[in-house]
Amino acid sequence: MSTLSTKERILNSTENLIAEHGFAELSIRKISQQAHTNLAAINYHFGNKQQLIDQVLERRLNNLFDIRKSMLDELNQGDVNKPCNLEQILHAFIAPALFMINDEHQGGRIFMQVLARAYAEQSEALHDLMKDRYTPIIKEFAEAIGLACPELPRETIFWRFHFIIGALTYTMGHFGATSVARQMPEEEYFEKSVAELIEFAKAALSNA
Amino acid sequence: MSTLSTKERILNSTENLIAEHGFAELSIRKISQQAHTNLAAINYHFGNKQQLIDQVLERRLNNLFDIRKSMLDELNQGDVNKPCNLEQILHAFIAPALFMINDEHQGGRIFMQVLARAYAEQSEALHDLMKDRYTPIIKEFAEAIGLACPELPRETIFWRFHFIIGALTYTMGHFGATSVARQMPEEEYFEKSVAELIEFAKAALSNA
DNA sequence: GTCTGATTTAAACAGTCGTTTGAATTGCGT
DNA sequence: ACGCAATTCAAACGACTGTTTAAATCAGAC
Repeated sequence: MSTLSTKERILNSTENLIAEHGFAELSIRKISQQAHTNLAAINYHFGNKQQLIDQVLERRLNNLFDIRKSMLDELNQGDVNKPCNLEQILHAFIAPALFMINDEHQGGRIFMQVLARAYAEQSEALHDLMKDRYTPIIKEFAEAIGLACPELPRETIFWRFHFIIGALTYTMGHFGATSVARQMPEEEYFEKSVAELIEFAKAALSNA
Repeated sequence: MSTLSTKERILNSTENLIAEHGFAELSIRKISQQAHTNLAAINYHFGNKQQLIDQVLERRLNNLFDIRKSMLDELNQGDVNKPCNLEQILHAFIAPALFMINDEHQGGRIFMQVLARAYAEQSEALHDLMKDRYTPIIKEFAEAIGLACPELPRETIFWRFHFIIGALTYTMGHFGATSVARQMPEEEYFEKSVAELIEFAKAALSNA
């Protein structure tokens, strides 16, 4: 029925079910059913339910932060002390989330809802991933923003970047439920969102 | 054990359990246990589990938006067409969320985590409440901001206000988990957060 | 073809879930 | 003090939960 491996089908089904019905209604029986496999296959491949959820988060987050990191590296051009253009830095942080959302084939759109829910649930696995793998990258972005906005105190940078991440997470998790009137194709709407978000972040970082 | 009514104890326990362990682990058995009452009391007082959750959200959200609305009305002084100070408008929207958080007695602190989770779960009850009761108030705030920021297009106002709500929701749901270094009393930290959030929102609305 | 390890499967395990039932208990107006 | 309604309670319902077991099936190496 599908060219994907059982493991991949399980990961995809889990992602789908979390995005559609949330963590509260997630059961490994529904997962195995949607993945066209057996109950025990989940425990065989992932150990238990929690480790499966962890891997769902890890798979896409690793990809997202890898892209962010490489885009930032490209801006830095080897010299992390050279100030970059603020808009480009924000683009490197915000746009990859859009790309994920817009890539129907990879199912990234669904994942951003999963991510928003995992954030809200304050998932322990997500917290660990954040601490060990992603916080360093976020710090790099904060440093770059600091160089691009020399007039803002370091502490202010951190606060506002934190708020920007909040706005991004919230927005990405609520695509399709925004109250902003929308009479355009979905793809166009995604790009509009990111453009507005970048303008918003730029403005928020341009005043003392 | 307590001077509160059974109904109130159930509401409070539900709020606590959602905030602590999320919707996924929420069961009416744990609720009734923590509320020192019987299983069936929940169905007796609230019909079923979902209606109980709905009332948990409604109780505090009504209160929150009532305060926001009355603070905005006070600023308008009867004339909704007179431009107000932007900072005061933002304060009227953001600060009540802080007051709730900081009011230990009312348990509002816990509720903001519940709210963040309900947002992420895209709760149907919350969506209905939003549409019918709260969106009009949010629109009033957007109008007031529009008058205070005549140089910004109407559409831009809506986008940025939406992002600000995202930053607020995200931040309120993650108190205690922020990466910003914090070596101050909790109450002071709350006020600091709101001050930074207002400054952030002001900056975001001050550039075209 | 045969052996071997990886994978899939059905079945059962012990719990927990939300909800319902009907009896026991309480509080209150009279 | 009685009676009625509101409330609380223990018990049971059937359905669903995550996990484990051991047998069945598969694939690839020799």
